Amino acid sequence: MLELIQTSGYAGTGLNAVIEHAAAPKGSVYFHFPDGKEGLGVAAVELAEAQFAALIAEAAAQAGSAAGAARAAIEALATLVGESDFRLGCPVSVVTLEMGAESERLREACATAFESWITPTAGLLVADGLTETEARSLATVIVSMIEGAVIVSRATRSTQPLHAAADVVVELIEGRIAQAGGAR
Amino acid sequence: MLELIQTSGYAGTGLNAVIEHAAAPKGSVYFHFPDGKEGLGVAAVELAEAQFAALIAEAAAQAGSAAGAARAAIEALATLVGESDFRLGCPVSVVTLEMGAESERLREACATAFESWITPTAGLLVADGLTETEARSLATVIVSMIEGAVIVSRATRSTQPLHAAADVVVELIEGRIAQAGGAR
DNA sequence: GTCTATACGACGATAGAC
DNA sequence: GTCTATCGTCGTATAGAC
Repeated sequence: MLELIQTSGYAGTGLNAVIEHAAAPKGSVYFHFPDGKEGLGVAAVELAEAQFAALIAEAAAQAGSAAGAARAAIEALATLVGESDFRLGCPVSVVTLEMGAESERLREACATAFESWITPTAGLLVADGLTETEARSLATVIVSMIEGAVIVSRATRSTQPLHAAADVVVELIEGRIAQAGGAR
Repeated sequence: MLELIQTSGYAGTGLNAVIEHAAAPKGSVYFHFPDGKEGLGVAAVELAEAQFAALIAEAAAQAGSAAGAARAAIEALATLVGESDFRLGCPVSVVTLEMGAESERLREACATAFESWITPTAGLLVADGLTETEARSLATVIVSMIEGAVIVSRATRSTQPLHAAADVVVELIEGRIAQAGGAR
């Protein structure tokens, strides 16, 4: 379902299409997800949350610095979006926009997903010398920027917005770290 | 339709609901929009494009500087999102995510909308001393950031992401202008 | 131009056999 | 646990009266 949400949205993805795409047992959906589509949607959001959190953790482990990790993660995302011919994006954004006003459960799942990307990002920034509040605010902005850049990239069918975002994120992080260092 | 898209998404908004919400003549939809829902969707995106372009122009006229205009526009957006109890957002984002991979017409309409927000923003930045390419890239990032911040704000039910974005946008603009001035 | 009525399909969800 | 069959609802779109 995670894959279909990215191309067709939540409302536009029928359970029918999901079971076909997954080549899954048809009748078992309501056994594993007694709440039906909403439960499945929550699970999809949680899966996306875990996948992107893993990408962040991987980038952080390889890069060392927060700026390097951010660039690596965004470039990986740009490759993903471009190689899918701009058909893939962030499923959490879609669900937030479509269902945030209608299903409290789905909205909460999306909020949790964003938090679970913001928190480790802020952690990297703290490790590089920023205060907790500075780091959290900047991490929120970074996640917002990435989400927005994915959307604009998909609309314009160009990875330029994502690359521009990567540059700005690196610049922002390094600028803040320099400030924090200078104030020591 | 513009209003319903923001709360229920494109696929989740039935033509039935549209005509009821608009208290419009039921049978006349297919007279004014022979292409049906897709044509109506394009019109809705174009309306959103014009509305937000007007908000940018208004902020630019009142503020004078690019940084001031950006802050004013983002704060206005934050008020809008908050006062709607986080039910309203950017309809262009939703349509991009839901239909970008399925309808070329709608995707193009969304791309045009983003362009028509990026271009005047870049114009303000050029007026403040940036080069065309610098300005265009930064304007793209600013629009991306705003789109993303709206989404994260809605998910977390807090205007903090939007306010943080406003701060960073102002900082970015002023930093770039200082650089451009210093290089003179 | 605008209305009512309706065709036709897809949707989410359930029942009951196995 | 998984399958098939099916219910009721709502979706988009059209036809034809006025």
